[in-house]
Amino acid sequence: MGKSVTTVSRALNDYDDVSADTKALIRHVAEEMGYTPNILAQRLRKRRADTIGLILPTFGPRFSDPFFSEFIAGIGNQAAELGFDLLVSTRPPGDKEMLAYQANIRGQRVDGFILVRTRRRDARIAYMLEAGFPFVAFGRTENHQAFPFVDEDGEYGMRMIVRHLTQEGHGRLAFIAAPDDLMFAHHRLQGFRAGLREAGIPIEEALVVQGDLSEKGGYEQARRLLDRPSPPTAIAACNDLMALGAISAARERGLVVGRDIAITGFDDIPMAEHSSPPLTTVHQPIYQIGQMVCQMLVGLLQGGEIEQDHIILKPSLVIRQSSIAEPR
Amino acid sequence: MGKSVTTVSRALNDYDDVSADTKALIRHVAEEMGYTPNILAQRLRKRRADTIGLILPTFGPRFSDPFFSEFIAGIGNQAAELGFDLLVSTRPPGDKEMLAYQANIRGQRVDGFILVRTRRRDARIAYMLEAGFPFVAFGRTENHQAFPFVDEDGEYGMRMIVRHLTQEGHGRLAFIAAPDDLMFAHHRLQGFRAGLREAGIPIEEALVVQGDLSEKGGYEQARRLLDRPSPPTAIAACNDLMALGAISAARERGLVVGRDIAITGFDDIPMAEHSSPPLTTVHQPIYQIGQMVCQMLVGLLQGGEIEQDHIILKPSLVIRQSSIAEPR
DNA sequence: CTTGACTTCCAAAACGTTTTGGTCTATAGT
DNA sequence: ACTATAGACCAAAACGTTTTGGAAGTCAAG
Repeated sequence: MGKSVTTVSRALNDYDDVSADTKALIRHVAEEMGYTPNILAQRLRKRRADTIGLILPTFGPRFSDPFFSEFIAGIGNQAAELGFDLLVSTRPPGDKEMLAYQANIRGQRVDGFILVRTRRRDARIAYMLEAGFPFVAFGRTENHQAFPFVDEDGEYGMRMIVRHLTQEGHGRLAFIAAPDDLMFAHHRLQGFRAGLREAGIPIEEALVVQGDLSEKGGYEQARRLLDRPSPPTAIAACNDLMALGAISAARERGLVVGRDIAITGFDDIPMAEHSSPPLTTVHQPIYQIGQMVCQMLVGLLQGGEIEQDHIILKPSLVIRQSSIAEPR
Repeated sequence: MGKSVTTVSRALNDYDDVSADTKALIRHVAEEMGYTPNILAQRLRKRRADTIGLILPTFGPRFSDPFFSEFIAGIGNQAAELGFDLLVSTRPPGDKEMLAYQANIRGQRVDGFILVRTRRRDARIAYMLEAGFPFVAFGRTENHQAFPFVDEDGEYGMRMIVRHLTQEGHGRLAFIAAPDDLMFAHHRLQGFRAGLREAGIPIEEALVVQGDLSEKGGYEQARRLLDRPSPPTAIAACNDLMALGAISAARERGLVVGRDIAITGFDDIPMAEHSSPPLTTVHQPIYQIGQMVCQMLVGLLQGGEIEQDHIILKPSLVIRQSSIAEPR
C-alpha cells in the first residue's frame, strides 16, 4: 500500500510522529485485510513474554480442588484484562517441579510467576529470590522472607471456628489437619490450638489427625476418629473437601451431622452451601485473591515497585447447619 | 568458546553434521553456563507457537466446575509431556468469545485449539473449519460436520440411568436438563426420553425442567419439581453438580434421599462418591479424555493426519445410595 | 597428483516486529 | 535569502534462534 513497515508499526501503536490521516488509512487497511501483529515477533523484540506462569502443585493426577479452579479463573481473567497470557502447568512437588520453574525462567518463557501453596521452607521461593525473578505468592513462609504476597489469616479463621464450636457447647474437638509443611495447613492448625487455649480446653493430641486435603482423606481420617473409644463431638477439618468426606463418614455411622456431631470446613467452596447438611466453614474471596495476586505481579513487572506488597486478608465465618444442633 | 552459533544450535539439536567431540564440548559448556535457548526466538523462527489454546466457556465469574479442572489437568500434563504449552482463558459464550479465538489464531499465538462444550450449531467450529485451523473438540455437533473429536455417549449413559431407575420401581421420573443448545445436554435429554420410551412409560413434559448446570440451579429446579401437586419419585439431573443441589433441596423438605426419592447425576466428579448420600451417576474418565484430546491435537499438528479421529466413549453406570431404597 | 566423497564447520539469510537515528519537506523566524 | 524548527516519514539494526548453501579439510580411489 506504499507505507513502510516502520510507519505501519508506529501508526498501529499510536505514536505521534505519524499524521492523523496516515494513521486512519493504515488502521483501515489493516482492519480490512485482517492484519494482526505477530505476537511472537513482538515478544522477541521486546524481550518480554507477556506471560505469567502458574505451576500447580498436585499429588495425584486427579487435580480437582474447586478451590484451585476458582483461583485460576481469577488470575486468568485478570491477566487477560491486562494483556498477559497465563501459562498453567501442574507438577508434583519435588525435583521435577523445580526443574519446571528453572526451565521456564531460563528460557524466558514467562515474565513472572505466581506461587501457590507456600511451604514452610520453600525451595521455589529461595530460588526466585536468589535469581531475582519477579513473583508474587499466595501464602507466606515460616521465616518471614521479604517478598510480595497475599495471604489469608488462616490462624484467625480457625480460631473463629473453634470459638463457634465451643459456644455451641462442644468440649471434645478433633482436627483433621494437612501436611504441616504447607504453610496454610500450619496456620490453620495453630489457629485450632490457639482457639482451644483461649477456651481453656486442654488439647487432646490423639484427636489431631492428618489427611491429604481430599474428600477421601477426610473420610478416612474421620472414620479413624469415630472409631475411637470416646469419639469427639465436633470435627474441624483443614479444608472443605475433607470436611465433606468427614460428613460422609459420620452419616455412614448413622450420625445426624449437626445434631449428633458438628463438622466444619475451611474455604467455602461453592459446594459447601449445597452439601447435606450445608457446611459451616470459613469464607475467603478466592476469585478476588487470584485477581489481586495477578494485579500485583503485573504491577511489579511494569512499574517495578508496588505500594502494598504484604496483604493479609481476614476471612469470615459462615455458619451453616453442619455445626448447629437446632436448624434456624 | 570459539564455536559459531550455527554449530551450537546444531549441536544442541543433535544434528549429525557435528562431531561427537564438539557436541559433547558444546553441551558441557552450555550446561555449565546455564544456557537455555530463548524459546521466543525459536518459536518465531519456526513459525510455531508450540502452544495449545483452551478457552473455557463460563457464565459467571465463578468457574468451579470440578469437571473442568480435571479436564484441564489431563490436557495440561499431556501437553507438557509432548513439549507444548497450554494457554487457558475463560470467556462467556458470545461475541467476545469468538473474538478471543480470532485474535489468538491471527496473532499466531497458538498452533491449535481444544474446544469444549460443543453447541448444536457451533460458531467456533464453523469458523475453524473455514479458516482451516487445527482443532480437536470434546463433543460433536448436530449436523455431523467432519472434524476430529472425542465424545462420550451421553445418550447411552442417560438411558442406563433411566433403566436403573425404572428397575428400582420408579414410574414418575423427572429430569433436570440444561440449555439444549449444548450438545452434551441435548444428548443426555434424548437419552432420558429414549430410556422412558424403552420402558414404555409415557413422558410427562411438566417434569422436564431446565437448570444452569450449577448446584444452585439444581437446587432451585428440584424445589420447583417437589412443589408440584404430585411430585416425581425420582429426579435425574443432567450433571452431578445439579444433582447435588437437588439432594440439598430434597433434604430440606425432610425427604430421605434414596428411600423417599431417588436422585441421580452424570459425570462422577470426585465429590459424587462422598456426598450424602453418595450419588448414583455415570462415570467417564475425564482426565484421560483430556489426555486423548491433547494427543490427537498434537498428532494433527505434527503428523498432519491421525488414524482415529472420531472417538465415542461408552460411559459406565455407577450405582450408589442416592438411588436405591435399601442400602447394601 | 588429481578427483570425488565425506566430514565438520560456519556465514548469512530469515522469522516479523520495534527502536534508533536519521532524511526530506514545508513553514517560520531573522 | 538563509537558517532553525517542526512534522511526516523511513532504512537499517536489533531481538535470538534455525535453516540454507556452501567452504574447508581429510581421506581413499584412480
